[in-house]
Amino acid sequence: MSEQDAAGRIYAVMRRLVLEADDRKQHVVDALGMSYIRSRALRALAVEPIRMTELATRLVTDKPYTTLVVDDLEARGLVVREQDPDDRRCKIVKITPAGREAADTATRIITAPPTELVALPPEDLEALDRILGKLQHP
Amino acid sequence: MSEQDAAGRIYAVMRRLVLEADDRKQHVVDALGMSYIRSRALRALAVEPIRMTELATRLVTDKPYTTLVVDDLEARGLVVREQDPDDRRCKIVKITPAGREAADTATRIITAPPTELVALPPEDLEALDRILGKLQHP
DNA sequence: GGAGATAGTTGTAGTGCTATAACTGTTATA
DNA sequence: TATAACAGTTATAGCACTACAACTATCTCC
Repeated sequence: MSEQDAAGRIYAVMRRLVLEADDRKQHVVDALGMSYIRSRALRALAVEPIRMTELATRLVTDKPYTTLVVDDLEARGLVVREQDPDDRRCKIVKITPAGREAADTATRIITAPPTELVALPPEDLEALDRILGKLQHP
Repeated sequence: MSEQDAAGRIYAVMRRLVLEADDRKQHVVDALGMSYIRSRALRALAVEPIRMTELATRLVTDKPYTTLVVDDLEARGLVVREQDPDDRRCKIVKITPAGREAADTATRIITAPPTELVALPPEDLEALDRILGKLQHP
């Protein structure tokens, strides 16, 4: 029984558990009534206010499209743009209370562990937690 | 230390390991020189020949778009359409040897466990294999 | 001070995919 | 037999997002 085989099986289970998350994406889209990248923008901004260029980087998209996304979120009252006092070229995008609420909803949907995982016995969960906790953070 | 917390942490690690798979999608797209759904179609057909309608169902897309995808794959010599002998309305789509090769490439890319997982000690891998093997297949 | 780089906006074009309609040929069922 | 349903194709429109160009205002650095 090779470790490569075991790792392959382990990874297959993980992929199943997470990729059923595809309908979590759709769930987020439905719950928030916006495209998924907009929810990702909200979640990024819920962490801290950032510049437009930094937001584009975090969303792995380009500046013009980021402008479009933020325009829409601002129109929905979920974010505000403010002038950066340190550099007059720059805008800081901040999340509003309503935006934070939406971001929290999205986060809850995305991060909820599958019921079959939660249903594992405590000693199994403890072992998984311990082992997976060893993995490197890249 | 609640089980819900442990499950949340466990799931977060899984999500990280799998969602870095987003660049696996891109890797597949680059390696095969086609859109991702085309690679998914090839992988479905590599299992067994199926009807167009069944293929659309498996791809979770609609019949007109499935026609477009299969048209392209057929033009590339990766699949062939044949008349279903049991029902003259139906076509069976079969993969060609070249298509099978492309599907195998995609599968290899997608299913390869992350190196940090493979690098875990054997007893940890065995434990993960055993525990995750208990999860229900939905 | 001036040249070059950067921030964010405005604009255009294209791709992948969803959604829908309509059609011809075929099958199933009342 | 007639009607309804189904298979697959052709066609159209729209959305989300990528990619790129160009612009004005501002900043950095030689």
